[in-house]
Amino acid sequence: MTKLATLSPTVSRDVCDAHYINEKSVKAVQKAMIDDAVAEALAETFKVLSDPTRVKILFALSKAELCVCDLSALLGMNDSAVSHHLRLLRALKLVKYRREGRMAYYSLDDEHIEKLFQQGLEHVQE
Amino acid sequence: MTKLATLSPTVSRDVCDAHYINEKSVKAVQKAMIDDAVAEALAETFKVLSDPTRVKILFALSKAELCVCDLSALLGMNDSAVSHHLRLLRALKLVKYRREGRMAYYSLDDEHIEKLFQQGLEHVQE
DNA sequence: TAAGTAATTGTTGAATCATTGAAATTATAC
DNA sequence: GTATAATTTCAATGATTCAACAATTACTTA
Repeated sequence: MTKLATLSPTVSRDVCDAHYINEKSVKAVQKAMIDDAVAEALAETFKVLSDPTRVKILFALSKAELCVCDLSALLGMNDSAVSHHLRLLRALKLVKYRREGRMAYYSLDDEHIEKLFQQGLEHVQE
Repeated sequence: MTKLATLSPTVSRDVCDAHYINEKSVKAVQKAMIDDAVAEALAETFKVLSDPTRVKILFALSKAELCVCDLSALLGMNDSAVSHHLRLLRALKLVKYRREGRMAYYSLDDEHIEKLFQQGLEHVQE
């Protein structure tokens, strides 16, 4: 396959010299292509979902609102570990929490997340 | 938080000694909890989705059926690299392909995948 | 059958990272 | 003030990951 330049704008023409076959489709997709920032953000989100412990946390929260110590008991890990995972999930807006006294009650951020999760679950289970 | 045993069934009682608060919810969730194999499979699937290049590949394939060299041109990488990514996507049944002569035309495995991907995209863009 | 092209695969190396637990810290309740 | 829930800092460990190069397969056509 032809080498493709990625270094400078002055050689970007090389990209067009590439041996691609379906010129029309490629051009069309190229025009619609998501930008790097979005691709990275999406990848980040999926990365947070790519750990079995966090998967279980999300599953649990899809069933009930739970506090950190509930999750600790459920998963058989200490609070610290669970809290670390929750921080990641929070950062990507996959879960939200509400404080009640010294307890933090976690739940899925919205039904959007629930759907995303459910969609993935259906995929692996079919 | 109380230490939770994970080693042997004979000490599994410790789990029940844990300081969890919402006994009913925890018990209910525990009963419905997905098994480790499913959690791991789901995590695996999300892991494959957690790379910007593969995100772009999926986006491209959601717009058009493309062969490897099309994708190479589109992404500015060589065939080998693209093929490696496609292998992962194939392994998790996220994409499928059809051979035509020496070319391999790739597309999303089903609309299921499209939805999953779209769902994620909406999440990061909102 | 030989040459050329599309695609896949094996391997490697460097870099990065990710999960976890212990201990320290914050914040709340009593 | 003390105990508890949760978070954070820090460290260690081990594992992973991506891209690049080379070799190979499979198909087409000259």
